[in-house]
Amino acid sequence: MTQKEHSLPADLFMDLERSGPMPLYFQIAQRIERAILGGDLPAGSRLENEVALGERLGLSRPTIRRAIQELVDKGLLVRRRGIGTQVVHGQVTRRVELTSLFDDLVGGGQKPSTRVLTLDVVPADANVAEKLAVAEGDPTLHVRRVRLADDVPVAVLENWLPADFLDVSSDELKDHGLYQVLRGRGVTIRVAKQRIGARKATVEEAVLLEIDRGSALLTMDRTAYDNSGRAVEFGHHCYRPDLYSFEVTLVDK
Amino acid sequence: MTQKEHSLPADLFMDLERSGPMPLYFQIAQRIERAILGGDLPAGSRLENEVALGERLGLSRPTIRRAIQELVDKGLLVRRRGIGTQVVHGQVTRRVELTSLFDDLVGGGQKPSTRVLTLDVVPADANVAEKLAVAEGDPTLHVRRVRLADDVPVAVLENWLPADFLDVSSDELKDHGLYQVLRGRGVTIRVAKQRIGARKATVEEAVLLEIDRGSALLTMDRTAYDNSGRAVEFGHHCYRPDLYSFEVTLVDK
DNA sequence: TTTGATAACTTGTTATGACATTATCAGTTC
DNA sequence: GAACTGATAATGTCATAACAAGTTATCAAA
Repeated sequence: MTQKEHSLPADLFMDLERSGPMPLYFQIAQRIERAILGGDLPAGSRLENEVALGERLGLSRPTIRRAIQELVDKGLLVRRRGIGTQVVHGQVTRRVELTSLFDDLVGGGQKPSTRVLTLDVVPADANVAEKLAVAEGDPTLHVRRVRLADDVPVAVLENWLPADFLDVSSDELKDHGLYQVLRGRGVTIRVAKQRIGARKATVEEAVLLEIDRGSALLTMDRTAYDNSGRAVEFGHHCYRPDLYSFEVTLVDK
Repeated sequence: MTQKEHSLPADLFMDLERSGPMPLYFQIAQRIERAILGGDLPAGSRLENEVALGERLGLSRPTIRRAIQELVDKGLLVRRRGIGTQVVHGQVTRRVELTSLFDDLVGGGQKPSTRVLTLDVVPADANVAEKLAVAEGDPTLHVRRVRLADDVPVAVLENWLPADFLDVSSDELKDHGLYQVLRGRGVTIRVAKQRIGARKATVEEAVLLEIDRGSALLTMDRTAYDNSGRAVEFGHHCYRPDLYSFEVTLVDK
């Protein structure tokens, strides 16, 4: 069986902004993604080859390749040398972007809110010091919150921030996610390393999350780094597993 | 404060195989990664700029860029336009490759083994049919296993395979991981979509994993696709959270 | 009929060149 | 002294070109 080659509708690539700020490869990737999601490119179908696609759009091959690579990284396309590029089967799950829980909830159409439990300046213990790459005993901002979605508690969030952010206030955190606050201070999160696990809820956590004592919790430890590679946040989070889970798309390279 | 620029030792880039099968950009990436892990490139230090690096090594800029990009994707480096490329702080966690639990254990120096509980051909129910992109009622191979590491039970694995693999035998799965078996049949896994959650163990699972009844379990649902985009496996796995957790590195693009 | 070589096709790798965009910093001007 | 200006340096984007390597289909020969 030969896979049918689907040539993309020509009008899909009209109106490319060659002078705008949005890179060409990104515009191409967006349009192909739209074609996949919209069903114009059915699962398993073969994409037009890179060279032909480039000629048809008046673009160079590296630009086309870059666009396709974006979608390969997202898990939407698969490439094979000598064969071509095909659309991956299966319903598309959006890639886990580097977003906070707060942004996740907003994106999911829910109304997030926050209850700040404690907010103190504390000296870094050995673990926090190692994670934030500061000296043991250095002051850090320790904050403990409950995150609610549509007024239902979803997670208990415990975070430590390095000395630059000791002045973050409870008021700021009440109405915004932590990452929003950091962005407002010019911090751009670029890399985050997470460890996802599970354990039983403590009595206090069960009360806070309004679940039975001894229920299973989904946990995540995360260290986030800004665009200069400096650690700007370490957190230990506990989620209600019936209300939250993690999606990950892995691509073999 | 100006970040000190660390020029990589010249001998680090000796012996590049220009004719071997390993791409140049990959060799460069490997060597830079080794320099970071070995401490020759301390956290926060700035990397030599792309153009200079290319000239010094007698390589073109795209090759250098590709090498650096590999490490950016791994979360080891951070690039900023106008600034340069810096080493990310924090101990390096290896990226979650697209590996099976079996391979994970081997890589961690443990001795994995498998106990096959059941192995049957069953018609696909609605959920499995959707995940594997086959028709409801189509025959699938359903296998249920316990995975042990150094003879300690780590996880209960339940998987469904499409019709091409109905002849996979219990013997094969006894001594090899599922992905090993698939590889032996010429299947290359390229994309996997996972959802990670948590729940309480059932009585049966508690017995199989030798844990207390009602303990918390780490769960993962996964659909894996081969290099033509076809779904080749759907699985529901339960892990003992005291013995296993997931590491994920996210990079903002 | 089967096997082997060959051609056509497709992605993978690398080189060279140019210009755009952004951040830093020193100098200048008000 | 503060604010603006320009030079400088770095990564980001895009084009053109060539060759390598893997896959498939075709066709001829055994």
